[in-house]
Amino acid sequence: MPEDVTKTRRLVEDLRQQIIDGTLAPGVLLPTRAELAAHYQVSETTARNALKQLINEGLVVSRTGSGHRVRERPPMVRLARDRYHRNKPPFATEMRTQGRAPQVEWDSQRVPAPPAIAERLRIDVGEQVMRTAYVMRADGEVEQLSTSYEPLSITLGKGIELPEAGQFRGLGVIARMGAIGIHVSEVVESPYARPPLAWEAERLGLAPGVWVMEIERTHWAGDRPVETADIVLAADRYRPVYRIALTD
Amino acid sequence: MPEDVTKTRRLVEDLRQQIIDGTLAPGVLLPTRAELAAHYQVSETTARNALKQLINEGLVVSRTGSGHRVRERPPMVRLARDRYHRNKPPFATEMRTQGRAPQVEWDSQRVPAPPAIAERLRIDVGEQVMRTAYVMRADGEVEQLSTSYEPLSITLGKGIELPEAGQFRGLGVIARMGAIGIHVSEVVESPYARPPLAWEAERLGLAPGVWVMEIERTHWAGDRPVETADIVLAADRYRPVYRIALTD
DNA sequence: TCGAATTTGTGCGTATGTATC
DNA sequence: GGATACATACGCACAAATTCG
Repeated sequence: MPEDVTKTRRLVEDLRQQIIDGTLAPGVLLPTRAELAAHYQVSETTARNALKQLINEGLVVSRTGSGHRVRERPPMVRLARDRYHRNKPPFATEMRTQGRAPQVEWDSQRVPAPPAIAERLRIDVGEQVMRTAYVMRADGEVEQLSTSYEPLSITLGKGIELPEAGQFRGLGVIARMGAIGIHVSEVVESPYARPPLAWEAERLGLAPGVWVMEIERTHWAGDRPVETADIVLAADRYRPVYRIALTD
Repeated sequence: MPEDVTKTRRLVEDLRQQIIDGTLAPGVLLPTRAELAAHYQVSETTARNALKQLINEGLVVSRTGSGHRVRERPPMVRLARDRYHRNKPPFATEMRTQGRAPQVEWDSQRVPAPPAIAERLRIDVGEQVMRTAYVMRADGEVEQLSTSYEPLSITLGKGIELPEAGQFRGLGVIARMGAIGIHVSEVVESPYARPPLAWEAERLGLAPGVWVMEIERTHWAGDRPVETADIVLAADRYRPVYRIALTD
């Protein structure tokens, strides 16, 4: 299977190249479907399909009646994920260092642990956990979605069952666990990328074609996981940064 | 802008749901365009567009004459990126722990530093660097692509200009730099996801709709960057894992 | 083994609705 | 309000690969 240069591919690659190398700058209006069809000697249908593909790749946005434009990408923000402190939750700290006002909504529910979560927390499927769904905003815009799980076998009756209520609210997992004598020794994070679910795209205000990065995070106390969370953010706005110390 | 339930969306979401919840298991043949069109009371064109979208999401693969199947995903491999050792390069070490035979091809060139690389290495644009492109295989299959950059102002005349030649070949950046008295103190990694370039998709054997994860990595000696690299891998096969020690 | 039926890939044309300018 | 431009949907034609009797 060699080249396989279809008309659509040629058009897509030509436009993509111009977008990537800056010939077509962000915000610039692309030729209309009719114009593309004429210039490239293809049908309007083919021009439409090519533009659709560029939209799917997140390179182009379209507005009915207006036209297709090269998508203006927000500047990529580097999210330092390498400094977990004993008394500062990462999101608010990060946003304040960027000079933005953090705001967090949350909703906690007692639920039986689903299989994937049970495995991450090393508990039995169906064991009771506290699930807390967060919507994190900065300057009013939704920036992160997060769902956290804590085994109730750890927190129940200690007065800290609800992560965001009581004396230790807003201080993060490490401080809360510390308050009941559990010493968090390590945080493990694993990021990966996937297409957004419909409700995630809506909440995060994602342009079509933009993926999300999901960071699977687990707090460990020795060899015992005490909390795990899925953090979801726009893959085109944020990239995590990890600093790794050397071992000899 | 409320629901906006188009026929195509309904079809896509219906099939996607069945794929995600396992009703349509990996490898299973989907209904043909004609069958979907009949069942959902839509045109064949609409059925085709819906299937195309699922392909773009990496959920479905198609073969001319054969049909559409739910894509069989390779098991996700967790890539431990938190243990840099002074005398072991990460890729070969990782693959051997998985019981796979690593093989590395490389090609080194002296080139002027492009702007993005110059900024990462804190040198002037156009300053000479050694660029080494790697193709990393495990059991014969291409698993990672990587491009590394080192300032020649650091390595020139010390006998280690070529990363993969001479006495210290195959030992990694840290050992080589150590040999000329440069003590690498820290490695910084920042992963993000993007659609693959055409040649990357071909080399990595990516199914349509699969993205790549690119890890930007920099070796630091104190506050001086001594090497930087872009590591590219299939986002559906690999996810990096970072262990983060706590600071008080 | 071969050929017909099936199924997808690509490309074209058209119609209707809606938003923009 | 009219022209323009995109969004959705439908139907059709032919090529290429596969499947199956």
